[in-house]
Amino acid sequence: MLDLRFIRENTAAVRRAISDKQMPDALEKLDQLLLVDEEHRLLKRDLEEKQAERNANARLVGQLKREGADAGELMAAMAALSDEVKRLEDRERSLQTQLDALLLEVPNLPHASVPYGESEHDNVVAKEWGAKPTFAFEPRPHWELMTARGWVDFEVGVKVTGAGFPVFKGTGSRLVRAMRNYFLDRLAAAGYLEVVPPLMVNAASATATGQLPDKEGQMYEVTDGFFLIPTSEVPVTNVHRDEILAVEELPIKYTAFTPCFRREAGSHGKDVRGLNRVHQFDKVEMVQFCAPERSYEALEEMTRIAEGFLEELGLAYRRLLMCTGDLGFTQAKKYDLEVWSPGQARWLEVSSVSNMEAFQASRLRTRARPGGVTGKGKTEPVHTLNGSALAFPRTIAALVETYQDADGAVRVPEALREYLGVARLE
RNA sequence: GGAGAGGUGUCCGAGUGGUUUAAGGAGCACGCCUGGAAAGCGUGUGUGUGGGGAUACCUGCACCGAGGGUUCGAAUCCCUCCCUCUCCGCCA
Repeated sequence: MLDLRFIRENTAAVRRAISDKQMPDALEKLDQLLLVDEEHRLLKRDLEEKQAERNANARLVGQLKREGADAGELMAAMAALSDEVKRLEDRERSLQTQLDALLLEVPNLPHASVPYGESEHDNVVAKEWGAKPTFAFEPRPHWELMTARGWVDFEVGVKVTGAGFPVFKGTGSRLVRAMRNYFLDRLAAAGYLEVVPPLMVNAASATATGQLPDKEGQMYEVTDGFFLIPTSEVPVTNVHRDEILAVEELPIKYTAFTPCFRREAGSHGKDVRGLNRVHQFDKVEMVQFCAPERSYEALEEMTRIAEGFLEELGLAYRRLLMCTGDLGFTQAKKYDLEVWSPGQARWLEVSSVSNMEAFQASRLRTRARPGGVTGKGKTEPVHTLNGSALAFPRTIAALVETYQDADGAVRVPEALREYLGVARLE
């Protein structure tokens, strides 16, 4: 979240950012926040004054009693003050609760380099790589290719769970496993520490990374107050919640392979055909905690890593710089990578790399200082970033469509051969 | 799931209603000492938020797992929840 004092002192900039992000509801929250903040600050001064008086007198009572003197009169006089303190404390608590809730509703500011735009149509194509493949035959979409060979079974997924839960089988399943090892090996070599996080998180974690409040509808909520993770960003970023990191250890880089669960309510049509949009999918994620002055360097680095995978796999892609209107609530800057799907003649988003700056770190109460928790000096903010490298189903879709032969077999790009052990998926 | 014990600062650890502004120790930092170091001695050492002087200064308030309550006053008493440990049960 944004720092309350920052909001107070830069209200115009915050207002502007909210409207650039096309989040009108947040404007109302901001106005409420400023009102509550004003009342809260006034009340708190009054309260603290009375608390100080109460504390002093309570101490005096103790002293009188120790000396054997009669404290009855003072204690009686204290009752009224004490009631007043209690009343003010109740009010203060209520205002603090409101403040906390409202603060969670104010979105992050876009970075200065983010272009203005009202919607996804205004995103900027920052680069394109690779030639879209051409075919001597009509390329088929992945759902035809993969179901024909039994690599994925949508119908059995419907039976077992419901729509959007495809079942990978045989060669399809091995492809998933190969990609998992391929991505993780490369990321480990790039200095990312591999972790296997929980697939369910509590509300505190979901709040810290920004899924709550308001976006609970996008997650599956299970019993005991847990949520299935929509991305491993949530559990992995929360690893350092409530911690003071050592500046010397930054940047801290993690990678994780996990399934991701998304309700995707309201999606329909060609968007959800085949593997385009499913409720459960695998993804390898990168997460980074770094010094503020390095975070935009890190954003480029992480984006390059994700692009490197697509280049190694020989898949045509483009990088989009997201405009203000398509930035998420927590994000200051974001790149999306879209891979070309020849069988569908459209772009598919396979990666999203974002810099949250200090926004998540503030919700996480993660900060840094030389020497870490036992170190000296003031704590400093850290920046958090995350990015997919890559989302599996769409990458698989683009891969089989790109490398399909007329007979429906699929050539295996060089990078994956050592992991699959074959040059062609028959 | 049942029974019991327990959660105190970076760590260990005292503390069952009032000189605790959280004892003491360890660690860490700085200083003294030393040829240099160790030992020794001294000083300092949390987070958050507000006020004042506004670099390293002073000061209010809150925080002893979390949240409520009792009281003039709560780490200490009561309630709810979370977590850890031991034993039992169940179990991949």
